[in-house]
Amino acid sequence: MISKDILDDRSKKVLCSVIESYIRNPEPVGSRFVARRYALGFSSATIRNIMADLEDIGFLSQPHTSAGRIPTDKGYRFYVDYILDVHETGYDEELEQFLVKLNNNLENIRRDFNINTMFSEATDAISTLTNYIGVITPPRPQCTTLKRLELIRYSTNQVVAILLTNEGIIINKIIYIPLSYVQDDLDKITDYLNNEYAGNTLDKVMSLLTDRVSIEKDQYNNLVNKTIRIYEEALSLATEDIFVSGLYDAINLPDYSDISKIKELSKAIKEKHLILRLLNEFIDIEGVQVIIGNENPISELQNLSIVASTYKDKQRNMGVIALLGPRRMDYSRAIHMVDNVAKLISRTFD
Amino acid sequence: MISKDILDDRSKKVLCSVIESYIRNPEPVGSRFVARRYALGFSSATIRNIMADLEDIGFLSQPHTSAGRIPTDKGYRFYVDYILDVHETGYDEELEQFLVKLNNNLENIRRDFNINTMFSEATDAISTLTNYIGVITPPRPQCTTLKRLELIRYSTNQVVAILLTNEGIIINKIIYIPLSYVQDDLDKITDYLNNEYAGNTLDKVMSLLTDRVSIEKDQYNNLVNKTIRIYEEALSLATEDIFVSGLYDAINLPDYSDISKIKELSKAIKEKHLILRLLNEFIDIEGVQVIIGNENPISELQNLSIVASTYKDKQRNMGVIALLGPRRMDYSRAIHMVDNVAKLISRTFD
DNA sequence: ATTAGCACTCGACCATAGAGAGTGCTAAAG
DNA sequence: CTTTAGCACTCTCTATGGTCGAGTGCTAAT
Repeated sequence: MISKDILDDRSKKVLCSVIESYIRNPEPVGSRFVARRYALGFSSATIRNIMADLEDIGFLSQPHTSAGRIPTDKGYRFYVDYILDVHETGYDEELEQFLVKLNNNLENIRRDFNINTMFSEATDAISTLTNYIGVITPPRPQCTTLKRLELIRYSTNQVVAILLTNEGIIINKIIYIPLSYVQDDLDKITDYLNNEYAGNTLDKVMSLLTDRVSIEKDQYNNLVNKTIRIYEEALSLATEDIFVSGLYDAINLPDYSDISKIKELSKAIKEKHLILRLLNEFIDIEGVQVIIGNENPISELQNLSIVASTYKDKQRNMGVIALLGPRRMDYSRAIHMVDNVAKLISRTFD
Repeated sequence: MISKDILDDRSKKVLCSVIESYIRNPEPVGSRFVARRYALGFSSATIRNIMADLEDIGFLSQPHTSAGRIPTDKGYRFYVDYILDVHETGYDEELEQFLVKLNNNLENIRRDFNINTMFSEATDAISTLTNYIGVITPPRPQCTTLKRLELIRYSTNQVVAILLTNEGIIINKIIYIPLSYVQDDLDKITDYLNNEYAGNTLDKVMSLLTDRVSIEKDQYNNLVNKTIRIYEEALSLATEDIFVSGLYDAINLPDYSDISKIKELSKAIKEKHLILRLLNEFIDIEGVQVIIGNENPISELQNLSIVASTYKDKQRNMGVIALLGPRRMDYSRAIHMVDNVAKLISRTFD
């Protein structure tokens, strides 16, 4: 966090002007342009001096001697801290309309209780509107409660496991069982396990099951043990996918007008585990978080900026929603977007 | 189909040389280059004359006066018919290795009987290797037999429907029921319906159900009718998704070195229903089919060439597997690939 | 402290020239 | 009659150089 007093008022204004101009239009910004366009009340020469100072302390840089200035990561950082601080809340007509529409949409989907569809709908929507990459992580196992697990016989050695949670997660998987069995036995065991564990978080169920297996080893027959293993296998599936969308939209940004940039971006977002790891760091932090370019601890993602927030049910933070974009991101807009969509999603969990 | 006798032997050789050179390297091909590189036994002047003839009958074209020639769609068509005819079977080490690997892979997946994973694995594999877009259509309802449909109570007004087919399709969906019910009733009805219909094709079940509803209208209670509706809803889901992958890979091709081309491509393959409609035309045709650029009846896809074949179980053609790429496609390689992968997939259905 | 003025720098743009690749045509050779 | 060597011609591509304009830093005046 850069102290906000490092700059006097004039410098702040100039810095913000440069950044906002550059965000609108990715061209180096000159002193003359700032003086005219933003009418700050000083001449271009004065602004020139201020800009030279801003370059000295590392907030701006020059692509070449006779070009204007562009923001550095440090400059963006100051700007973001500043707008997060003053809660700059410019009313955005388009954003409001979008939120109303998205809200209706999510509620309809929620009626059918399909959480996956809801998440992919939400990432699609935010990435279409912003041209940035939308990401949502699924509710973590601590926040997901078991409703029921059904096992349906598929063949002599195969069973279909279907996991239902109270949050609307439904997962199915065919699992191989190396012993033959009849459906009635399965039913008895699952009934028992369901009665025992329903209502607990997946996390809890998982640890209860491992305890049980280690204590009661060999006490039950093979099928029981195997069923518990199936339970565990199904539970572990519940929170593994991450919803990412918007690569197609990103090519609309001038920042990605070049094929090599697209390749880099597509490579970065293919690494879903990296993104998941990063976003999980945010899960216990309140409010919107911003990471700018090189601030990112994960080097593969250092050409991206990330704006993230959490969604929650009544008690606790469940998962993370984020926008990934170029450093030259419209942070103000992205922050509003993420903040509001996180709230919409949270609402569906009440 | 262009008569293969329209060209004398020399012309064929020249045409094939030009096309193969252009496929390898997307630069207009000159007469001198053909004479040297392909050592056909005539001088560049002779080849120049032949190429002029080939241009006259529309097999080659010139980007501008002093450039070499590039193939037209008609030229590609002749070439493709030619290699399909002579069964040009150049042994391709890389392809063979790939097929062995893919085969093991698919068999492992098949052990878990997860047909969706198998299809997406297969499209991923072929698009990674070729840099073209891999597509597979799911087995059509005429070729898919009902194993079982389970209905699990989710809440007072919601039920989770799980459809299993003998081919390994598993589909789940939450469905809203506008009346309250108890699980026991559901179980009775589904048991009855499953006994009645299991083993029939989805197609057949669908029509039996509609007959039944229209004949016995009002004869049963509300829940039965509603259950039948749920059955129908679940059945209709079984064959709607199409597996497409490889947009990421396509940007490695020089044909898509330009952003606008990428946009066009990604727009084209977003229209999955168009692709599905097109591929469904192939389903009753034996052998590998090729469509080149403007031959495509669907105008949105006229910048693509398509190589397609069918996969089948013992009795009949089930679905289609295809590669979509630029007109400048390596047809020989694509044909081998599609042909062989279709056979691999067919094998998993025996 | 601010600003007007000015010399300077550097990329963007444009026109021009020359090299190179490839053609079509003609005339000679087989 | 077919093939080929030779040649003039066409067109793209690249390099070059010159101009323009935007923007800077510095200095001197306000």
